[in-house]
Amino acid sequence: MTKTTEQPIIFDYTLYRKFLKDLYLFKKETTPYFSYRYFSKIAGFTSPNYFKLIMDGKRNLSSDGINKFSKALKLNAKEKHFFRLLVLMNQAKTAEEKDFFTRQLLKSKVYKTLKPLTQAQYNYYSHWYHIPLRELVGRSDFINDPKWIARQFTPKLTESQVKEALKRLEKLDLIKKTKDLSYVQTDFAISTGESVASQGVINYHRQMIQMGSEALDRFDQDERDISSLTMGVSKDTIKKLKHLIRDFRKEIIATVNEDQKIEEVVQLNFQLFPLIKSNGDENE
DNA sequence: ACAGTATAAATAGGCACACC
DNA sequence: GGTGTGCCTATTTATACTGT
Repeated sequence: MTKTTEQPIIFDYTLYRKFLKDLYLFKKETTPYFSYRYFSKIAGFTSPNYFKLIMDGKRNLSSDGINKFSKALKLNAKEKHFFRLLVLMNQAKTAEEKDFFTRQLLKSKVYKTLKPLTQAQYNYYSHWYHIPLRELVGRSDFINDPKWIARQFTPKLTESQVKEALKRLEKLDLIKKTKDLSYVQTDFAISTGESVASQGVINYHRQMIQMGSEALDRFDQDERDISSLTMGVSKDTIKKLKHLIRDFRKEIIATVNEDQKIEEVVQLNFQLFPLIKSNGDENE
């Protein structure tokens, strides 16, 4: 019989609980005496199901817990360091914290050498101008001149930002060079499944919301359309609103796809968030 | 009897607040 | 300003239950 599962490698993961789950399945298959109880014993936990609690996300790993796990899983120094960052990143409470540890992870040699694409994806989303730049490339009057490109954006970009961004887009196969040394869009769609890259998505949204706020000053009323609603709603209605937004977004995309020529690149943000949460705890 | 799961109980740590 | 208290949450330990 050949083994159906391979030894999971920590560097392949962005979610440490997923890593533990796969590792458990692997151990279970290859090591007959391995069990939750056995693991707790060698790791120094007295609770027999501790591994599972962590694995299922019922508990978080403490700093001490990370050490115990590392030792019991026989991680080497590099793996241990990576594992620690992964745990801290996954368990981070605030967005800033999460972003901090994501950066730390991307700094590690593993990502520099083994996974340069993940880093490029993170950077792609982390700077707001990559996505509109790709749209600009699709415009009929696009000129491959960093100076010209930099001028098209509001706020203006620097030439070096443009050069960097073009390189990044090319690396990610989102645009490609043409014979006459210009660029065209590709059909390639970036996947945002990985949490390292999706941390970049959060950065992107934050920047775009920020840009929306700045647009109030930057553009005249006839160039923009900004409105907002404040409403009291039930949980059920929130679900309905989300559906409505999704349908609306689909309609927008369909309309835009019918467009024959691109003259401007604009941003449309959708935001729905609570102002006052339901009374789970009682405040006056 | 043992592995896995669920739950209760005990403990530790963090935070706001008041008091000195 | 510093310190102590109570409360809340998270972590850890202990125990009970289920199924093979």
